[in-house]
Amino acid sequence: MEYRPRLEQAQLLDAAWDHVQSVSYQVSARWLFYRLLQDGWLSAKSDYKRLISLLSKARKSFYKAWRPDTLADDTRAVDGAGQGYRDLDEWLEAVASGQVFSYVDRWQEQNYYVLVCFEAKAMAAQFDFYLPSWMPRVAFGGDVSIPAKWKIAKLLGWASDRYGLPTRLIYFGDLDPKGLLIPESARTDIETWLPSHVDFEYERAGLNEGDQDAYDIAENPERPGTYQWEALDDDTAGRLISGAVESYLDIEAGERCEAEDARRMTAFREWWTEHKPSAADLGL
DNA sequence: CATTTGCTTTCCCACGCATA
DNA sequence: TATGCGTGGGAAAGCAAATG
Repeated sequence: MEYRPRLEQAQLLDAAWDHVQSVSYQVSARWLFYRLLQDGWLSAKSDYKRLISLLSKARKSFYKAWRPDTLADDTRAVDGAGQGYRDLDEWLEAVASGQVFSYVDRWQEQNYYVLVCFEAKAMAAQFDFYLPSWMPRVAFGGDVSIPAKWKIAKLLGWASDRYGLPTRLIYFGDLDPKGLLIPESARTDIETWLPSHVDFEYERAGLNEGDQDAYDIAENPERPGTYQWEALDDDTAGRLISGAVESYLDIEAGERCEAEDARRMTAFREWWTEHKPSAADLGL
């Protein structure tokens, strides 16, 4: 099932690759389009969609040196939350490289590593409110980009190795054909790119068939028979989010970690104040 | 001046046609 | 004939132009 483009597409991809290599930062598909337009590889406006499909194909099939993270996606953030340090040594190493944000690793007392994903960016504030701050989350923004899916697979693989925990992806989105399709296509790629030893399961926590009656959700007037996540009242949304998350996470353990983190940081600060070396001690 | 509408970007899938 | 290619349709979001 190896991707073998025909001559013309292969040449186009090679030309695109040269442009990718020509700069020392990650470029977007759009940028590539204009470069190739300039070169005369493309002309019509409809060529844009053609190029996008081709670039998707190349990145997802690992054609030559193309990889899912070859092109940039600056609009979606994928990063771990709740990460900390195993011990003072590891922490001091991070201090040295200027990446410290906390000390105690929130995941050390959990039974699962959980990532929450949701369909629309418009939902972000609500999830920020109902999820513990130490939980990683990704707003898909419709169909999620290839680089974002790649980062998610990397994050889950990394977490699985570091914590030795089974990983779970909990998804929330609209109850309509597209809302069902978005996470399924994302899940397929993420599962494909996950190392085989990673214990991974996906759960769609809402909106699911039947929720519209269970929670008395108003129909989307623009498309009968479909239901928007935003139509949920705040209380119900909060219960759905918290309920799904609490079936995997020990929230109190997470809170204990947060408290412990604060305690250790305070203790360290006190110690540091007392033992702080002078600039002369450090030979500065 | 605020809201609505339209356009653009990026992704996916389905389908029919072309080709090595 | 299996695989590659191109098109059309659809969703979310951000921005700009049009509208009330």
